[in-house]
Amino acid sequence: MKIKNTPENTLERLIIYLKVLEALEKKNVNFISSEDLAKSCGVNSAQLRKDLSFVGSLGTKGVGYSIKSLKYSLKNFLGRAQEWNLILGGISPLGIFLLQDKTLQKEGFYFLAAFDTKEENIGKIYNGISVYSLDQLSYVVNAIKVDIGVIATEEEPEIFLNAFVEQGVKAILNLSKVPFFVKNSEIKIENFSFSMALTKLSYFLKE
Amino acid sequence: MKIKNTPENTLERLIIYLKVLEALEKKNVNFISSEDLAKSCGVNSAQLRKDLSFVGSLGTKGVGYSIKSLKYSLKNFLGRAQEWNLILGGISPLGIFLLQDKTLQKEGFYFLAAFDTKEENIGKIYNGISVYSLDQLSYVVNAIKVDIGVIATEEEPEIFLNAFVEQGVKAILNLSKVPFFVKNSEIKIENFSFSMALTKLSYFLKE
DNA sequence: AAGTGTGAACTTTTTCACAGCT
DNA sequence: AGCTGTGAAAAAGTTCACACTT
Repeated sequence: MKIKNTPENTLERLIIYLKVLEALEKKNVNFISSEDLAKSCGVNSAQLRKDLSFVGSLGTKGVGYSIKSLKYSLKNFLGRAQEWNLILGGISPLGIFLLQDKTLQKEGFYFLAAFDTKEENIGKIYNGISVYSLDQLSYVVNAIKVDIGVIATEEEPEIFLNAFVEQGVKAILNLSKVPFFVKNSEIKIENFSFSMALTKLSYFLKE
Repeated sequence: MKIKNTPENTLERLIIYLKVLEALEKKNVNFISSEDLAKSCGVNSAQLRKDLSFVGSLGTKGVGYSIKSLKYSLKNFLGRAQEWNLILGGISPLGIFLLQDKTLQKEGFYFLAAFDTKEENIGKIYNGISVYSLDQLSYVVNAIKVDIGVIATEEEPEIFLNAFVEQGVKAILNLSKVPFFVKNSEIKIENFSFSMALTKLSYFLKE
């Protein structure tokens, strides 16, 4: 199986399943049926089983799923069995928050360097992570394997986008207000802002 | 027209269109074709026109769209022509960041109160916003119109979820690691975490 | 008996293509 | 001539329902 590649919606749900499984594991649940897990994930059981079929044959007929092993398979499938190196673009309050956040490290996402365009920020250190001038990006990218670039500034975010893309960063989390898109399918951009998330809610409330 | 209600994917794209229009407006662009706007939004022009048709007939045949008036229509449709009152659950670094963020206010999202369960945080004030004990939630909800509850704590986020739902908060932005779902279709929950966003990228990179 | 995995049926979403307005 | 708005066609995603395994 696994001929077709995973649709975006399925991918998003797989991530939800993983998160919910991690929470269940902490409550010492060992086995679960697609019916019960689906309920906790806001989907129906057929959807959940179909989604999981993109990952493999992970359950036991008549029994259900081992939480430990399903979690393991999902982490593997989602690229979360390994660690990833991140760089930050933009010393904003949000950027500083991310550098100091320990929970991302626990999940295998490590900020190794930060970049800014403002002279006064260069050389600062947050949680052991140094802030470099954007000019120094190419040196850093050559010295360490950079997997993901996180853009956390409202002022000229496209400067960081362009620099990251130019230096071969393949995955970008854009947290600025304005979403970006590139034609190059070698590059993946995730756009998120609190404003966009809240707008989904304001639409719902307006009804 | 406007018989069917807007699909989730369309809604998400409409929000993107709005954000991109706001950026274009700043660059003093006045008119744009569906082709050009679509390009900036990472979709094709048929998709864009179909999406906009859920909002209304907003363009001029042979000409394109007025950015000012399209933006106006979208803001209206998305519930962003009005202001919304927010409360925060959880005095975490992320929570404090949100209370202090001025850009949300500029977009019409106002935090009016924050709640925490830890004694030492009660009574603190961030950016003019007071932190109350969660016990006081019902008083606050009775005194002011609360539109959106934002949960920003990793420790027992469900305590805030339950309290918010019980007090009739209809829209919730859950920023904790574990996504929540409720059966009640009167209530809308948006789940977001940096970990989930980064996992989408790790999946892409793993390929 | 219970619950997975999956083709087939159904539903929704996307893309095409063009009539119709400016 | 140019570009929107939209039915109709095509594609994709979801749900059903049941054969099959434990």
